Amino acid sequence: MSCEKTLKEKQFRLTPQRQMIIDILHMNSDHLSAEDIINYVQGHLPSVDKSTIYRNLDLLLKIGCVYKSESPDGTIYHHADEGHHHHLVCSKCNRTIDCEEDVFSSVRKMLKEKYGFQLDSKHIVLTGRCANCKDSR
Amino acid sequence: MSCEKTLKEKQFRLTPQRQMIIDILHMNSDHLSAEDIINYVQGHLPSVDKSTIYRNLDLLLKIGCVYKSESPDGTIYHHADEGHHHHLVCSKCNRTIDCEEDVFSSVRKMLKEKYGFQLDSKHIVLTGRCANCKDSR
DNA sequence: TTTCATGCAAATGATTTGCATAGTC
DNA sequence: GACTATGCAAATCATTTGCATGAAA
Repeated sequence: MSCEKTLKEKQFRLTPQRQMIIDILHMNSDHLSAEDIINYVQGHLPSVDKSTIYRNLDLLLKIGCVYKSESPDGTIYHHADEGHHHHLVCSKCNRTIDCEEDVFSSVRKMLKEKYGFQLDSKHIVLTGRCANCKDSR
Repeated sequence: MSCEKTLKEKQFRLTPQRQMIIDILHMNSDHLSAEDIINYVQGHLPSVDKSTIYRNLDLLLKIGCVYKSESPDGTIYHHADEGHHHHLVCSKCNRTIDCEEDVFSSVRKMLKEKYGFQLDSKHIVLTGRCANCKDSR
């Protein structure tokens, strides 16, 4: 369901600032830092304050339109409606590799059976060493 | 290899503050926040400053004695010599569940084959919904 | 003795909050 | 018109840095 609809349903107003935030989250399928979002929104509506953006990201998070996660480079946000964004982050060079869903099917099943834990369907981040950094200290 | 030995080898001094940090990292197999470590160290050596602890955690990180990772509650540290500390974090209630290594064997293999990516052996954090929160929004 | 490590205080950077005003429904 | 959302400025929180002093090797 669209963010716009969800906002209305929950009695929140669809302001231009909110629209702008939703737009960039939609446009950019990759991860966005708060700073990225601030830059984009201020590029279109220069007078928008950071605090408004943080407040709205929190709101969108609360109503489930947005996901947020921690990467080695800080907090990142992405739209909840999009497909999966699984990532492999290299702890040496910080490179981020996109990763397909299929590798997770067995963990998914085992986690559910063993711990009753339902693994995130949209966004998994794993750390380790990429092919280039495999052997270096 | 022990942290103490590694420090000496790399020409760093083994100060009481460093010893204290190493001690608590050893004692506590679970994850520790910077704050936890500060509290412990200051409980024994009250005059130790936060900055000293941050500086030393960075040092121990650099020489590979300590691992650091991001959880929804902030940055956490743990000793590098200990066994694995895999965790399942519930994105609803923030509960953390310890998780065994065995569930990862197939992802580990597939990530290596498909992406040349070597998954962390000691510390994996996955997010999702715990059994209690499974169905709630 | 020489150099590294520490404590202190101040700086930083990201995020949060209080409050009066402006904008949406 | 009522009530929410915003901009602004100041507060907060964790972490970092500069610098003079103190303590390991």
